[in-house]
This record gives sequence, C-alpha cells and structure tokens, in this order.
Amino acid sequence: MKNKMQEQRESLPIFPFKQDLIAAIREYQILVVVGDTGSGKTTQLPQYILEGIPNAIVAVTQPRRIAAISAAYRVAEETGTKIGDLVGYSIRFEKVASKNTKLQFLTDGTLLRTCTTDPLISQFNCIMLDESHERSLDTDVLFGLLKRACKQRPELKVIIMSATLDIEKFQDFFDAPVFSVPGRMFEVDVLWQKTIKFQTLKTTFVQRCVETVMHIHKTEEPGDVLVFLTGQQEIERCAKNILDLHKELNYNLVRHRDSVKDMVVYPIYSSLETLQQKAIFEKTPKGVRKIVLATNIAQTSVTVPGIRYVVDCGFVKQKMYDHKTHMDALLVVPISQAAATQRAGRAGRTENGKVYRLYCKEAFQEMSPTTVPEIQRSSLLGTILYLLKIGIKDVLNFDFIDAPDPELVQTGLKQLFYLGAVDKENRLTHLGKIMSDFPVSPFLSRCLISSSQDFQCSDEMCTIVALLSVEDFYIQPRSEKDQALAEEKRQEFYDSSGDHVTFLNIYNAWRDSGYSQDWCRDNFFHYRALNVAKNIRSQLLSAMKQHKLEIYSLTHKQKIPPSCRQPILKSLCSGFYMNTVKKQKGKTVFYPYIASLEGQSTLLFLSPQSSLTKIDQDRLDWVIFNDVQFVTRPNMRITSRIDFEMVKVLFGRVDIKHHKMEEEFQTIREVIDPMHNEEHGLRNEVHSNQVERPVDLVELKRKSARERFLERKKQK
DNA sequence: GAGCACTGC
Repeated sequence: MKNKMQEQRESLPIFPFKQDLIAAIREYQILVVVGDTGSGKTTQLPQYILEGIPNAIVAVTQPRRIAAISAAYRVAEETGTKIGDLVGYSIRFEKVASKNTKLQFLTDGTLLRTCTTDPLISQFNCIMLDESHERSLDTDVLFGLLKRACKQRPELKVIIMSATLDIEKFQDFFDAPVFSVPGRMFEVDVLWQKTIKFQTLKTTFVQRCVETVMHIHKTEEPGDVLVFLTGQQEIERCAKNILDLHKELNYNLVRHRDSVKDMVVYPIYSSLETLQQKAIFEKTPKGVRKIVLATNIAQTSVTVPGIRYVVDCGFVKQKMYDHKTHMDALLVVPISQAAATQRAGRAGRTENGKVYRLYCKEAFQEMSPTTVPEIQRSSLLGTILYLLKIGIKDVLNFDFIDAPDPELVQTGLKQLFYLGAVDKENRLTHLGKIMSDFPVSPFLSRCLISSSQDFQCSDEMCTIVALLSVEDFYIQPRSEKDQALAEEKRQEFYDSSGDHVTFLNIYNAWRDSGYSQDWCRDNFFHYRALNVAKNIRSQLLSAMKQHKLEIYSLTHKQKIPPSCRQPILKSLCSGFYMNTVKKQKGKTVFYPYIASLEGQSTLLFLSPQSSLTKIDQDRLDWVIFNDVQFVTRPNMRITSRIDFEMVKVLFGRVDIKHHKMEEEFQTIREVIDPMHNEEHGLRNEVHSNQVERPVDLVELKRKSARERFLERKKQK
C-alpha cells in the first residue's frame, strides 16, 4: 500500500518522466533540464539519480541558503531518513552531513569555496546546478569550472536546471541536450496598460500602482494583491497613499462588497525586521483583502501565499559597476521579459490569477529578453583572484558563458597588482595566495594580513573587517523623534578618526553587553547583521591561525583610546590606499588622489551617514573610504581620516607603470575582440532600454534632479 | 540639499 507521501510524489508533473530522465542522465554527461516552478525538479530529480545511478554522490546547488536548507529537509523527509544522514546540506557556518551522505544541498558559494582545494570537484560524481537562470556571479563561474571538469573527468555527470526559455544559451555553451519538464501553474491573465512609455512611467509608477490597487479592490473578486515596486521609499509612499484613499472609500461602490469589506497593507523589503515580515504570511480574516508591497525580494527569495493579483510596475533597482570610477551606481531600470514573466507567475501559484502590467505590450517587446548577468555588472577583483588561485592563469580567456568586459578584467588585475596579490606578469604572489583563502574581498584580506604582519592589531582588524563584510547594521528609524534618539545613543561610540574605529567601538560595546539583542534594540543597531559579523569574525580568526598569522590585540578596553588608532588606520591603508581622497579647502568635496594624478577629476562626497560629517569640516584633509555609491551623487561610504604619511609609502606600487600588462592586453584584445563585438550587439540592446547609465554621471545627476522636480510639481 | 535593490563565501 502506498503511503500519502508516495502519492504526493507521484502526482508531481515530473513523475511521468522519471525513467526517461534517468536514461538521459545515463546517456549524456551534461544535461540541461528546463522546468517551471512546481514541477518538482529540485526535490525529485536528485532522488531519481540516487535510485537510478549506482554509486552516485550528488551535489545540488542553490543560490540562497534558505533554499538549500529547506530542500534538504524536504528530501530527507521523503526518503524517510534523518537530516545529515543520507541527505545533508552545507552552507556557510553550517554543515549537516556525514560520511553516509550521498546527496548534499549547497549554496553556489559553498561549492565554489570547496573548489579552491579541489578544482575538479572530485568529492562528487554528479553535480546539479539549480536555478541556473538566476545567473549569479557564483553560478557563472561554476558553469566554466564544470565544463572544464567534465573534459577531465568522463565519469562526472552535470545537470543544469533552469526555469527560463533562454535555454539555447545553455545548450550552446555546454553542447548538451535539453530535457523539458512541464510545470504546474495556474492560468494568469495579463492586463496591459494601453500606451505608455517607460520614460513617462518612471516618474509616475508609484501613483499608478496606488490607482491600480484601488481599482482591483473596487472591482475584482476577493484575493490578495502583490505589488512589485523598486525600493523602501517607493513602498512607503505607496502604502501611505493607498491607506489615505482607502479611508475615503465608500464601500457601496465596491463591486464585491459582500465578500470584500476591508483591506490591510503590508510592506516587505530585506531590511525590514523579521517580526514585521511574519505578518505577511498569516491568513487575513474573511472579507479582508491583503495588499503586499514588495521589492524584488518577492520575485525569487520570498513566497507570499494566496496571491491572486500581481501589479508589476516594470522597474527594478539594479546595481551597475562602473570600472572607470570604481563606483557602484544603483539605477532604476526597466525589468527584463524574463523578470516580467516571473513576476506574473506569482499570481498563479494557488489558483488562476491576473497580472496588471503598468506598461504596454510594445514596451514589453522592447525589454531585453533576459537580465544582464551579474558578472557583467560587478567588480571582478574577487573572481579574478579566485580563478588565479585555482590555477586558471589566463583569466581573460576563461570560458565564461557571458564574458565580462575585458576592460573590467584589466582593471581587476591592475588593482590586484596594487594590492600585491599578483606580480607584473599577472602571476599570483605568495601574498595573493593567502589573501584568496579569506572569505572577504581582496581589499579586506590585505588589511587583515597587514594588521598581523606589520601593525600588530589583528584582533581589532578581524572585528572591523567582519563589520565591513555585512550589510548596513545602523537602523534608520522612521520617526524624527527616534532618529534624534538614535543619533544621541550613537554619540558615545563615535571616534573622531571616523567610521572604522567607531565600528570597533560599537562591536566591543555589544560584546560587553553579552551580545545582547536588547542592547541592539536600545541602541538602534540590527541584531541580525551584528550576529552575522560575529560569525564572520570567528571564521576570520581561524583563517588567520591556519596561515600562522599571529593574533595581536591592542587593548581590552571597550572604547579604543586615541593611542591605538594609528596601527588600525595604517592596516586599513594597506588595503584601501587606492581610495585616498583629499578634501578641497572651504568646500565639502573630495578629490581622489590617484585619479587626479592621472588627470581625471571626479568629485566625491561624504555619505550623510558617515561619522565624519559630525566633526568640524575644516579639520578634514586626507581621508580613505571603503566604497563609493552613486544614487543621486557619488557618496563615499565608511570613511576615516588619515595622515598622508600613512599612504605615501604605498603609492610606490602605483607609480610603476604597468607596461608589461598593458602590452599583453593589447595583443589579447585583438584576438578576442570579434567575440566581444558579437556581445556588443546584445549589450547595446540591453542598454538602450535603460533610461540612465552609470557612465555619464553628470548626465545622470541632471536627470534625477529633473525627475525629482517633476515629481514635486506633480504632488503639488 | 539627503540617504541602498537582492544574494553569497
């Protein structure tokens, strides 16, 4: 007799294909499996392999930690085994697996890390990359590595699992057959806006979302609504406007007033405290319509149950890295067709649904078919160091599924040379080898090594580096009263040298509170973020010990005395001396030192959150910063005051003209340029949809100023 | 004139 779980498994859309799938996996070394959400591929296919392929040791990668854990638990349950026995998982800080484990769920990043000591991934003989269509930086690197490993290990099986229709690219890259599995989706009606250009929509989409939500509430049958917006500010503005309109709503005008009697509005974005997020998943009382206003977090990471209507504004905030200025620009850009389809799909999870697209059909046709992969819009410093570490000497000709801009690779190599991680021939140095073993950016690992070898403050630096590796841990309260209170509380942690030592003071105070959650709440810090930093800190300490780098502590005092600042700042300079800026006298603008030597003039500003904004501006002269982010103007995030003497010695490396490398790039570029041009056609198309580009920052600034102006005008 | 989308080691 079959049990209930068995029946459930056999009712999944993938089940009828079980034998065919096993046969295909046996026959081909690489297989691309395409299937929509709900097909059961993540949980079933690994089990089919365990049943059908003898001696299989399977790894399944997921882009997110939570996905790896929950898939592992599901499969363990279905196989009737304890987690960590036959089925396990492995993510950062957490490994639940034993020598009996035949099936392991990992994050892409974890598998990539294990490749540093084992580039052919010999501990597994079957590797499945799930959610490949998301094209994270890590999956893209894994694509290349797996293709390489397949050539050297004929017995290795690789399965690429993807949800999109953009499968030809995978098919071509891997030269592998495609196996398509139907999904289980309910029908979703698509409603288009009649005629509207992205340009117009961009300044008005918040208001249009408000109107659409009210329209749905007034005319549609009961069912919850999910609205895709771009960010926290837009969400809060939208929520306020909806609630204002709802107050004046006359329910006699509501078509389904017998079953629609009220509404409740929930915002959801990643920095929201977890408690507030919980409410979204609870069922609303009968007659109450739930309106969820979400960022892109709801497109992949978070599933809100019971959604019947989706409102898609057509935009997303996306990071773009500009290699010339090393700035990250966060831009509001039109989404891709693939993203639009995914958003729409959120309406058909439990029953038939509807999607209201705030753009017209023609605008959809103009959207790029897929999102620009992350590897083409990120700093490649860490990736290059990683590839060198695992023995790929010619990073420029590494087999990427979508090659990054060669200039981006060149910039990355140059910066690694500045850090001493590669020599003039682009070979990994001893220092670079050690740096690549730290799970932080090369800038930060350079600081760590220096803090031990040169300045004897490695304990303190582990704390600072850990804090620099986590998301923003400052809570920005909504009310002005709480903002003032937060400001007052933080006063006691400030160090006049700037943010880095201030961070250290905050962490030490938290440590002395016994890592208390209440302390975090009272002082307006995110407990979750500080806790991650605590874990990273201990991971860094053990990496230091592994490389026989001494742990020195400057002081056990909670607040760092001024006499201890120098070694900390000097260590930071060894990683961030390229980010040295000088303040212009009498103004609040800063000039990057290296860029001005090269005759470029970029202006930078202090981020409004920096502790350096609190001190007398005339006392500022030389400053180093962690990174620059461009929203409306280029702001330096996390800054500290330094003496020029601290960085002066380090600039020796920069003055050496990188002749050898420049020459090499000239010849290499000629060879790969045709390929690059081919890429270009596609990329231009992608760019043409974007209203703004990070390249011309002046133009960007002008445009955003105008948009704000128009919006203010509209609100009046 | 002023603030950041989402992941991961």
